[in-house]
Amino acid sequence: MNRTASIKDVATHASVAVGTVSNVLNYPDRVSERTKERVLRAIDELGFVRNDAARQLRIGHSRTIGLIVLDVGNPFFTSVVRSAEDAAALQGSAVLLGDSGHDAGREANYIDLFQEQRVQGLLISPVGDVTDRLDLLRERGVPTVLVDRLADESKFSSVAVDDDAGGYLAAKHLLDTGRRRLAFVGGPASIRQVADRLEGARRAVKEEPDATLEVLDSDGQTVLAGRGVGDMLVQRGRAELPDGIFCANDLLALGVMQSLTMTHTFRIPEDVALIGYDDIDFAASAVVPLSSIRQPTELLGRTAIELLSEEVESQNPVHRAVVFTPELVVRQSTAAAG
Amino acid sequence: MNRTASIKDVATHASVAVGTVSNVLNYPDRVSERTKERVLRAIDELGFVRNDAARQLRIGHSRTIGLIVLDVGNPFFTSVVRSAEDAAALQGSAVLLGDSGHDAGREANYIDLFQEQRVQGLLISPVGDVTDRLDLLRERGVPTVLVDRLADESKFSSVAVDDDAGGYLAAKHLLDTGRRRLAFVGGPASIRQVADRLEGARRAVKEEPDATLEVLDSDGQTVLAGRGVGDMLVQRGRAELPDGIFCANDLLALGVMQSLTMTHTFRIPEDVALIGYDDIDFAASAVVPLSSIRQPTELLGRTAIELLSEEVESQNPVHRAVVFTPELVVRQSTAAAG
DNA sequence: GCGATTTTTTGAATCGTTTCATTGTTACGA
DNA sequence: TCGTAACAATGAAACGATTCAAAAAATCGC
Repeated sequence: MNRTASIKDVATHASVAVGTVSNVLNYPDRVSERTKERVLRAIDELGFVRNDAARQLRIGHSRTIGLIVLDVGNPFFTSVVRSAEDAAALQGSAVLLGDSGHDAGREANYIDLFQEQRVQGLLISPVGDVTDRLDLLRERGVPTVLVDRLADESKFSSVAVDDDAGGYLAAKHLLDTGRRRLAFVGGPASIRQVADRLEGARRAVKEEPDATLEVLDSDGQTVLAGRGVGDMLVQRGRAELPDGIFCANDLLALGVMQSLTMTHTFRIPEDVALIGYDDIDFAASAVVPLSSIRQPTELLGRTAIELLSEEVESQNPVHRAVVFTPELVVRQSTAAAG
Repeated sequence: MNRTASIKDVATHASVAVGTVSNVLNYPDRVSERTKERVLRAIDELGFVRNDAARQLRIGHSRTIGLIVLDVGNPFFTSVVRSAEDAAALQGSAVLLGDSGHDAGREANYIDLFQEQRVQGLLISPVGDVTDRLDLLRERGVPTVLVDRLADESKFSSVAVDDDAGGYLAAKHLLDTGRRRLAFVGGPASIRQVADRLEGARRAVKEEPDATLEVLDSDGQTVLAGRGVGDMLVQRGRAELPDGIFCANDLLALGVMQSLTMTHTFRIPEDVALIGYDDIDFAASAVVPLSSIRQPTELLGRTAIELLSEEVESQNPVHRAVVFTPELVVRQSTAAAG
């Protein structure tokens, strides 16, 4: 009975042709003031809302961009998502968000869905090796930008953060404040991010002849894993203790901090300096505010959208791999030793 | 040049009629094994992907559900979103996610967008008073379910968690473990959630003649605000100190915990018990694992989708307001006093 | 007031599906 | 072999927007 009004209904109601209504919607200055007013009133009276499916069908493509992330709960991605949405909104597109949860199956589902929706393009932080799948997409005319993952530059554009540089930054900061016996705490070395951060730290330590770097393997990347490492350190004699600890992420660092401060055997930063990675909200409000490495997540999201737009617009696009440099955030946990 | 293949192309390539291809896609057993095979091969060879816009146009509605939350970064909503997505996927729908960020303008934009997309229905955690706006939607045939907000049951279905019950649960637990001088720490009383939790706590305290409840106003709901309250408490003499503290959320509680444990003047739970609300990930891995009240977020998301489906399916639906009861999670921070 | 020019308006064609009445085919019992 | 029922395949119409060539109306200069 109360089917939603179509453009035709509006046309009838305003005694005008359908083309005119369409013009009012899309090229307002092609139509005279008088009729525009009449049409707008009709739209209002009928509560007309444009049917995007019909528009899409005619236009040939949608005004949406697909975005698939590994975990929306992860603050890193949450921030990327938000900035991507904002950047997309600015250029009149909307973002369809998919959370793969590190699951290749869900990822594939979203890719299918987005393809059926004829998204303008795809932003993806892939689970595993999906280059084959993405190659297909590319051939079918769906441009894709990889997020937080480097890509074959002859095929895709990508945005990422330089983890090696971040690792260097963290270790260098510890060295600059006078620490010499450093330790790196990090989860399985198989994770690229972890490996790169360690590599960067190694590079910084090599620059100081008298500095050493010890690697402490953690069982995962959680607060609990950090506490495990911390407890182990507390067992050691004071002489054996590193005087600067760099953790592969903030959760680990917070765990280490808990262990060290709880027992009150060691003080941060006097006895040992501590720095994390990611600069999550909790870092600033830790018992001892935690120094950290901040990744430019807003920039990541925005740039990803921009790269995608480039690809959408040009016929044979030049792919670009944009790598951002993270930023050092100094707080109390690495204040100068005295 | 390499426009994506349409159903017509597939039909030609497989030497069948377009209707047959459609049948293969939608009613596979209406078509013989032989032709089905031919059509499927053609689909594969041409890399055909169904155009959802055209399908939608014909069908009259989409297979998507709009979901607008106040803040995707908030673990509460993150969890609701995820479970809603899962529940929707199970019934063959996809979720379009919008983050209003507590901004009425962005909220309105998303409502417009979703309406143009002809979503099957809308799940929304509204910013302010949008009942007028939602009324309009309802009249236009877009069923809506309110999330985390009670609604006029004659108009909308809704899912929410009983904050009063949660407050009662927390206070009762403190009382049950022998505490008598309770304190409630909470942000502006204008926030309904905060007010309700306090009300519930009051109810529990009234049941114990010799118990008292002090209300400590916090400046917001952050770790820092909690630390402010904690510092203030530390200043007091031991006799003046409450022996059980209930914080309106976990962040506040963690802040309070930092203050109390850092100075080492008071011990948790021996001198004072502490309980939070929300059971965020950090609660379990705090210095002293934090007792908390867990909200059944997965259930919320799932139920919201179910209520929406009911409305979509029936012509003149009965609206239901589903209220869930939160759950007590006991950890070390409220262990019996001794 | 007239022709030329510019501005507005018109409406049929189109996009790619699904639907469904119709036609074509096959199988089977008599 | 024929009639009938069951099953398969067909293809035109419809969904609601945009486009664009063509028609209509308004404006202008003289």
